[in-house]
Amino acid sequence: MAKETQQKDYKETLNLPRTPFPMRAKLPAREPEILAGWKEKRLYERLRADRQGRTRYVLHDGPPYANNHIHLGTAVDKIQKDMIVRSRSMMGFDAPYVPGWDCHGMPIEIYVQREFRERGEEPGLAELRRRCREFAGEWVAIQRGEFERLGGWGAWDDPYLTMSKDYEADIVETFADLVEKGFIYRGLRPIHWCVSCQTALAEAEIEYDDKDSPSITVVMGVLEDPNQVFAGAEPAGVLIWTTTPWTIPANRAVVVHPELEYAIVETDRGHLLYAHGRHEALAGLFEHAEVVRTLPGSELEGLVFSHPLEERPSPLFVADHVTLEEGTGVVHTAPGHGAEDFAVGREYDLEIYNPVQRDGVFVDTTPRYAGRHIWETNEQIVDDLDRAGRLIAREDVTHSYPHCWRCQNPVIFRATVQWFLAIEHDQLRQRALGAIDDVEWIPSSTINRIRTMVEQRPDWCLSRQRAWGIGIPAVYCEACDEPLFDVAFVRHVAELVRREGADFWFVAPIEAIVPEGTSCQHCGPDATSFRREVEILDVWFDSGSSQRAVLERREDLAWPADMYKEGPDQHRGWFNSSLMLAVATRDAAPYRTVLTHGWMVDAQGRAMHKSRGNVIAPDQITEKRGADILRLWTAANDFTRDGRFSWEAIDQVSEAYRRIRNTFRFLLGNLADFDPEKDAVPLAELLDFDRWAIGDLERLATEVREAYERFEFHAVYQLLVNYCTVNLSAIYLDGIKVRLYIQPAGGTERRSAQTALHTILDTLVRLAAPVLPFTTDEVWTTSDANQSDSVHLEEFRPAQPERIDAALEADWRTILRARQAVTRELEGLREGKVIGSSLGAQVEVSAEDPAEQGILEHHATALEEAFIVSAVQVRPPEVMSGVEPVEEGFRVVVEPSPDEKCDRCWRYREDVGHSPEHPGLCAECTAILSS
RNA sequence: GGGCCUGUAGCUCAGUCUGGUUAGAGCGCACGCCUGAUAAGCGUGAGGUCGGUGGUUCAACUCCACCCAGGCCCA
Repeated sequence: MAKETQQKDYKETLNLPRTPFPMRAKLPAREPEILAGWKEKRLYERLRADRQGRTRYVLHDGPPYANNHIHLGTAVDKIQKDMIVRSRSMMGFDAPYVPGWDCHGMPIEIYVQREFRERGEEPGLAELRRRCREFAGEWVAIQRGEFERLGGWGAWDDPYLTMSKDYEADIVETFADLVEKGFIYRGLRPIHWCVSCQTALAEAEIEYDDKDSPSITVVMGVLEDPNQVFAGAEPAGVLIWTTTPWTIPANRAVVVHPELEYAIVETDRGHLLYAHGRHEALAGLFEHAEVVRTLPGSELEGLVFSHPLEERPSPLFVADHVTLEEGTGVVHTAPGHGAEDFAVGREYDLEIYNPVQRDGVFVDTTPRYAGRHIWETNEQIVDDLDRAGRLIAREDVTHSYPHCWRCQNPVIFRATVQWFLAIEHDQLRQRALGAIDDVEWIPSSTINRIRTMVEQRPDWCLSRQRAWGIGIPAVYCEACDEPLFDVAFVRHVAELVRREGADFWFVAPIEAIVPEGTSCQHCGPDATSFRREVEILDVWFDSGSSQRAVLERREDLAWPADMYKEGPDQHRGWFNSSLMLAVATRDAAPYRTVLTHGWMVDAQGRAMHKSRGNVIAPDQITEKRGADILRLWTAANDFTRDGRFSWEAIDQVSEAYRRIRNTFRFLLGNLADFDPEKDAVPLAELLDFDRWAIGDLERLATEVREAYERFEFHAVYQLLVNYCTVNLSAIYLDGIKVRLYIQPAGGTERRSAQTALHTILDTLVRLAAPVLPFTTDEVWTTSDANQSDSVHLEEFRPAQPERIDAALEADWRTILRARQAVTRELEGLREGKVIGSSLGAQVEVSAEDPAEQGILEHHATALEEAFIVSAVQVRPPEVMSGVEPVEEGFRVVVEPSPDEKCDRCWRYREDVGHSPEHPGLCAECTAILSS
C-alpha cells in the first residue's frame, strides 16, 4: 500500500503529456463549428488579400448542373479541386477558387414543365423561364451548402452562374465573335420530331415502346456497274430492308460495310447483292438462291442503283455503322431521316432531303405522295413497290420504337434547319489540334481522347428547340424569312442582355430588340419588319463560354486557366466545347493543364446507378464519419484510376485518420510546456536521435511537397500515414518517451526532444492541411506556439537542406537495422514470458561489418533509447563469436535485466536503492528529484 | 460493335517506361506485450500462380498478341 502511494507520487514528478486536443474527433459535430469559424473570420478573403501579388494559380471550376443533390462523384471532384487549390496556396501561390453552376438546359426545363403539368397548368414562356430560373437558384443554394460542408473553400458568396445577366451577355458576345469570324451557318440536320405535337424532342423526352410496322425487303436495280461486280447479269439489283416505308421517297443512297463480305446471289428474281452473312436468312425468300461470288464491301464502291420508285440514281457508299443483325447488310439511306444516314449524306455531299412537314404531311413537291400523311402512306408505298416489281417480301413486325413522352405517338427523324458552328472554317479543327499539343494532359494518355474527339467531331449544332436557355440572337425578315446576319446587331443584343437579362429576348416587344432603321440585308431598306428566333443555344455553349465570362471577366482570375479538372466524360463535353470556342475566338486553348480524374464506382468496380441501388450520397459519409474522412479517402485513391467506394475502404481510412490524429495529439501533449522562442535548442546542439528525426522529417516534407506538386494525393496519403505510423509512432516517439517523461522539464535533454517535436508538429500540420483542413485547423488552434488565426493562411515550410546530415542518416540506418534485430529477439523473450515490457531487458550487440561495429560503438549511449531497453553493451565481435548472427548482420544477446526496476523511470538499474531518501529509485531519478 | 483507359496481397498504394537474386509498404487480420499517448501505444506472424492464355527471351509482374472483367464516350 505504501509502495503504491509512493509510485503515485513519483508519477506526479513526471512530465506526462497533457492537451485539450481530444482523442476522439467527433468530426460530424465538430466540423460545422469549424466551418462557421472560417466564415466568421472570412479566412478565404483574408488569404486572397495575403497572397495579392503572388504568382497566380487558377484552377477553373467546371460548373456542375444545378438540379439535384450532389453525388459522390461531384463531391470527390470538389474535394480534389480543393486539395489542389489549398496545396498550391500553401506553396505560396495566389490560388483563388471561384465555383460555378450550369443553370440553363433541358433537365431543369423538363422538371419544371412536369411540375406545371401535374398542376394542370400550361405556363407561358415567360412564366416557364421564371420558374426555371427560380428552380436553378434553389438548387445552387442547396449544392453550395453541400459543397461547403466538404471543407472546400472559395468564393462561395460570389460564384459564377451561367444564368446571371453578365454571364448570359458574354455568351451572346462569344456568339457575336463567331458570327464576325464567319463560323456560324444554318443548315439541315435530322432531329427527333413528334408530328402530333409538332415539336422537336430531345433524347430524354423519348420513350421506347412497341410499335407495329411493315417490314419490307426491296430490290433496287443496277444503274451503273463500272467494275463489273455483277458481270453484266440481267436483271440485277441490290436488296435493301426497312421498317419505315414512308422514308423510301427520301432514299438517296445505299450503304455497305467496307469490311463485311457481300454476295452476288443468283435467284429467280435475278442476280441480287446482299451481305453474305445474311444469306441464310434471306435465301428462303426465293425459290432458289445460289451464291455465285463474294467480295468485300470495299470493292462495291462505284455501283449506282436506281431509286425504287423514281427515276433517280442512288449510289452505293461504305460506312461503319452497317451490321448483320437484321435486314440485308445493305442500308437504305435517307439523309433527311436518320442520324447515320445524315452523317453519310454529309460525308458524300448528298442532298439532305426531307419532304415531311412539321405536321407529318408530305410537302407539295413530293413525287406521288404530296399532301398525304406519312403514317397513311406506309401501305400505299408498299403497294406501289409491289406493283413496280420491287417488293421481294413484306411482313409485319412488332419492334421497340421511339415514342413521344407527351402524346405517346411514334416519333420520326426529320431534317430541319439548325444553327451550326463550322469546324473546318478558318482551319478551326487543325488549330484546335495544334492547341491540344500545347496543353499538358494528366494523365498523359488522355491526350488521345481529346485528340480523337476533336479529329472526329462534326460541325457543332448550336440550336436547341427548347425554352430554358440563351435565345439565339437572330431575327428573321418577315418578308423573305432570311435571318439577319449582322455582328453589330448581335452585339447590340449582348448589351440588352447585360442590362435586362436573357429573358428579355423572349418577352420584349420586337421593337425593343431590333434597333430602329434596321432593315433586311436581302430585301432592302424598306424591309424593316422582323420576327425573333425562338430557339436557344446548346448549353455546352453556355459552359464553354466560361473562359470569357469568368476567366477573363473576374479580377481574381486570369485567362488562360492553369488547370481544368473534370471527369473523363468532359473530353466530349466541357474540355471540348471550351477548346473550340477559345480557339475560334482567342486562337489558343483556355487551359495550360487538363487533369482528368477517374469515375466513382462501387466496390465491385461498377458504375453507380440508381437502378442498381449502389449509389452512395456523400452526406452518408460526412454524417457518419465526417468530411475529413471523406477527404482522406479521396486522397488515398489514385485519381487517374476509377475510385472504388466501399465502407471497408472508409473504415481503413478512418483507422489511418485515428493514427494521424493521435500522432498530433501526442505531439501537442508533449509540447504543452514548450515555447519555441525561449526553449528551442539549436540544431547543432540537438541530441543525435532528435537531429536524426528532424532530418527524417525534412526528407518526408520534400517528398510530400513534390507529391502535391504532381497532384499525387494518394502519395501524400501513403507518405503521411507511413511517417506517422512507422517513423514517428513506432520509432521516434516511442523511443524518446522515457527522456520526455523523466528528465527535468526545462533540461537540455528534454528541450532537445521537444525542439524536434515542435519542428515535426509545425511541419506536419502544414503538410496535412490541404487534405485534412478541419483536423489541422483544430491542431493549429490547440497549439500555443501558433499565433496566426489558421493553418490555412500559412505556407509549407520551405526546404531546409541544412537539416539533413548524410553521415548521421547513414549511422541511424545501421542503428535502426540493429534495432530490428533486437526487437525480434525481444519477442522471443516475451513468448517465453521472461519479460513483458522491453525495458525489462538488457542487450549485448555487435556488428559483423567493422564499419557498422564502429557506428554502434560511436553511438553506444543512444542505443538504450533507440532499442527502448534498460541497458545496451556494444561488445567486440570476438566476444560475441559464440552467438549466431541474425540475418541483419548483427549478433544480439537479449536477456532479462538482473537489476531492480526504478519506481520512477521504470528502467532496470544497478544503482536502484542507493539513496535512503528514495529507496525505490535509480541514481539518475534521485538526482533529478533532488535538483 | 468501335475508340480511349484501368486491372499487383482482404483494403489503399509502390515496383512495370530502362526484363534479371525469395514482388515491397501501411492498414486490416492472427497471436502476444504494455497499462505513464490508454475507446491509445509496441512487437511478431500469416496473406499475392502480379486479371487470363499464348508468344518473344537464357530470364517477364515488367515486352508483344489475343482473351476476360470493369470504366468513360460513341454506335
